[in-house]
Amino acid sequence: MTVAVDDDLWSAVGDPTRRRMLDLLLAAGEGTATSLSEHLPVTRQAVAKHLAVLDRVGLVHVAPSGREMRYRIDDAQFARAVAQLAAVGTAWDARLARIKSIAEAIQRTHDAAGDATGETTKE
Amino acid sequence: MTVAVDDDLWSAVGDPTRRRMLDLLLAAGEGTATSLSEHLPVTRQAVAKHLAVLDRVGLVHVAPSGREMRYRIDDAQFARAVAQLAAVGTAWDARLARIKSIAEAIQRTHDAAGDATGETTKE
DNA sequence: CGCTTTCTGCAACGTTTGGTTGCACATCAC
DNA sequence: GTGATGTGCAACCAAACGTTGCAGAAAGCG
Repeated sequence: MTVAVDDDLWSAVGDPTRRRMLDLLLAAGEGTATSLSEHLPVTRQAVAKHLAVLDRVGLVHVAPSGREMRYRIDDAQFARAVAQLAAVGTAWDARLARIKSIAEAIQRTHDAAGDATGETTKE
Repeated sequence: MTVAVDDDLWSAVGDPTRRRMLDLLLAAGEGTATSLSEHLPVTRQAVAKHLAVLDRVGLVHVAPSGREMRYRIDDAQFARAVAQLAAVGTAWDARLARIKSIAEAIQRTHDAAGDATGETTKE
């Protein structure tokens, strides 16, 4: 069974910069494009675009305050994203454990038989 | 503390197509670019490129068999990737819970809260 | 054997995405 | 008012994902 994952949520969280931004927002409670960019290796504009992406998938929401645009995490949607990470992780983990046990069973079966483990041919 | 994540591993898993490919490989045990592409909405070439990416980060390893190139999951590296997903999920979850409890504490503090200065008003 | 099929790899190309710079406009401080 | 700061928009660049087209190698069959 494939875990029903929201691809938009995933790709939003998949980007390293956006992940760091979420980290910062979680730590600081809120932030603007300018304030976040000071802690990131990218320009304010890049951060602004990422914030737009995060806003589009609902992971953050924005509140204008004077000339500033304050962004903060949307708890509910963020919790959903975390849940999806956990779901995929769990599913894969289970499947991996299953494969492992099967492999062991096979190995037990023909014991010292001719195993065809081609070593990873590094190029 | 920020969870030390391997960006290469993450972005490898971040792509929806690659995620589906890993699913397929887990289910079938092994596969070729051609066989995988039959279960995916992309061409064989695209799959081949993705396999190259997965191979580069060590999530799969390849074994030539005649004219075929058989790919299978690298259990150890895959387990590491799953662990990273879980780690980030856990860290975020914890931080989210903390924020929530703080928010509740604040709300308990000024209770009927007639505060208007720069506070983000929750609706 | 030779011919066809099938599977692979490489190259060229288009589109989307993450990133940059530059500029115009709005707001706060003086 | 003027100047500093914060924002948004547009043009542009590079890398990534995806495509088509083609050439070569191994298997199958007359």
